[in-house]
Amino acid sequence: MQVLSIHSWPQAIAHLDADAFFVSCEQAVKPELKGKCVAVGKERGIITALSYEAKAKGVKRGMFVSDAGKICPGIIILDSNYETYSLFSVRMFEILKRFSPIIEEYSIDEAFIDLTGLRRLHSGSYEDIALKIQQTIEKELSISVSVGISITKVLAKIASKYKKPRGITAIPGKEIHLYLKNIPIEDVWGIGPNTASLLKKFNVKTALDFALKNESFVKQYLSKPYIQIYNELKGNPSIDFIKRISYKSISKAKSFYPPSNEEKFIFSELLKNLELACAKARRFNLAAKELSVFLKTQDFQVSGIKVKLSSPSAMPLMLTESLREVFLKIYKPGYLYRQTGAVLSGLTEKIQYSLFDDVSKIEKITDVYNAIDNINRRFGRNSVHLAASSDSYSLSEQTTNLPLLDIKV
DNA sequence: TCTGGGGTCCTAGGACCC
DNA sequence: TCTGGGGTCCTAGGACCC
Repeated sequence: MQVLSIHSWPQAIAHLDADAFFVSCEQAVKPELKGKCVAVGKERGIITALSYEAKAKGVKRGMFVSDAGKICPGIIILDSNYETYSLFSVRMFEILKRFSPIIEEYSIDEAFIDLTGLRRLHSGSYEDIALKIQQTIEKELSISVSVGISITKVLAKIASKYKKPRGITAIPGKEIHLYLKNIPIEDVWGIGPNTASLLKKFNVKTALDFALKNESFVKQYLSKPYIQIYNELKGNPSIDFIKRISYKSISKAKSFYPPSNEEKFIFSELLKNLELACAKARRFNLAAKELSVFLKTQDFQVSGIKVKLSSPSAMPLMLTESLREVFLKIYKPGYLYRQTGAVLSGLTEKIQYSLFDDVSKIEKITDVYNAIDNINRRFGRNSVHLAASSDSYSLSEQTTNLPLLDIKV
């Protein structure tokens, strides 16, 4: 058998993947749900995530809630609660930071952790460290996770998926080939259906087949991301850790049913998306320099367009005119549309306005207040207070502390 | 995956310049 | 009508991920 790496641990990268994360969070909050068939996604009518018990009964992601009930009588289906999941996510990453300063928050429920050289600090093997991480999370958050450890990110991904839930799998350099031979090529992180079907034409069916190809073959047929994956499968680190500072874009899209060809309705859907995207941008104190818009027809054809904004903004009122213009460029009367979307990009940190600054800034503050009025008009008197968490909202107490606006007077 | 929503990165090719 | 090379910047669209 070919040995792909001559060292066992030239470096140690862990990949952590929470088990059925959304459902685990629900069960952590409501312990009486533990061990039961539970799913979330009720608000959409589609199963978004499900417990292992429900999986065992044949329920699948993407299934209609009604069908899930037939396959698995008694299944408990809850509304998704992203605020809660985000809180669990933040706390989980905080735990990881106790174990290594170098972590990559890959998604809400996944992270990479660089453990290289930390064995003595944690007085144990890399597997021992993984076990400690797993136990700490389980103890403090009451959710279970699986951890994979290997010498590259791609291999660590394979390792974390190898045994789930509550798994710990280590793939040392010398044993890579033993694991890769059972992994179908399309299951490798970063290899999608297009690349998989290309590779299969050259008899590459497993991750091992790919790792054993000549470099010249890979360079001839594939582009940079796949060359990186190839190298990582062979045990050579090629994908750096990414420090995600902030969003590069913020988008909101929503489908509607039945499809519509009414201009007024479609535009109002689009405007709604823009407002939601702006609200999110403001929450993260960001303003957009670019706005793009897309429409999806009934038969899934997408047309979109991007415009530069005269000044960075996250205020729907200031963007409505641009939105209208752009919309009219891509909207074709008579076509049936099923979805609209708005994307804010070219995001920059919003300036903190001060009343003692120059005139142009004061004008911007005026715009801010205009925007508030606009939102209130559209959604009702107190909509702008939605961002404030207190139930009994008192204007005098909160005026200086609107999270939505962050204006310090 | 008969198709939900929110993201990131890469590349080919056009525009423009010397 | 013929006819260079080379560089940079930008964009749309593809592919992939959770």
